[in-house]
Amino acid sequence: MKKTQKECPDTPTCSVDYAFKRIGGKYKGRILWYLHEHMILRYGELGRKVPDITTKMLTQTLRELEKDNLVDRKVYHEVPPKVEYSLTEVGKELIPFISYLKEWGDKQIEKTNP
Amino acid sequence: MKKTQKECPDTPTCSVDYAFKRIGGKYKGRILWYLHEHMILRYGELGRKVPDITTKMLTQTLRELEKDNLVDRKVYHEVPPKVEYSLTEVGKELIPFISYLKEWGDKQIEKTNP
DNA sequence: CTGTATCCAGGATGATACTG
DNA sequence: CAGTATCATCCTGGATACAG
Repeated sequence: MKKTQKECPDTPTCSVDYAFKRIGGKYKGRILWYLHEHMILRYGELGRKVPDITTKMLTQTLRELEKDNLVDRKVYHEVPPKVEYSLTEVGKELIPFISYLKEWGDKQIEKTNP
Repeated sequence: MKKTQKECPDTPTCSVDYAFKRIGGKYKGRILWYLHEHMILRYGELGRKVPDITTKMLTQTLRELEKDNLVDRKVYHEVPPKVEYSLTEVGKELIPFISYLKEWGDKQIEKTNP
């Protein structure tokens, strides 16, 4: 049942894996959701919205989302610097699904804490 | 920007986090999808469907899904033993979203490998 | 303000052996 | 067949300091 690790085996569920990797991780879901709610957020604003995230993880997560073409990064070359983040078109395609997931989560939480 | 870790801060996105934790992890997405495709699968069948998973991770993942009430476990007390896994009603509610995610993944993969 | 760079701890996962 | 147990390893994410 075991050989070596593969990045993405050619099974029918490969795309499930692919997608999960792109939105998995500790903060990606929330960041995408906040960007959906606010359209545009600056680096510091995002940091304040995600409780207790470190600058390291905030930057790292944003870089990954950017690399996967889910988030746009717009730099204003001013002093002090200003950077705005927003969803790309591809990123926006994920919103219906995150929305669905959020509703499901709400329902489950409600069931658990009556 | 940092105090201490909380399990689930009372923010509007709490439920996004909640949901992601329940379907995150390396194998949960695929296992839920396979159970959706086949309705009922035995332990060994699942193991064969998920490439390279170890018995440890298969058992552990199934136990978590069971605990979160996403998967049903039916034991037949025979020799040799037989255990069947299937989606619960709550688990089935996640299928539309995994389905959406899968289609999105397929599209992205297609774009990347033309 | 918007990050980078290190170093490190802890959790998640892997390898392997064994059992009812 | 369907697991459990143990030990090893990897890798995510946390703490902290510093920079343009």
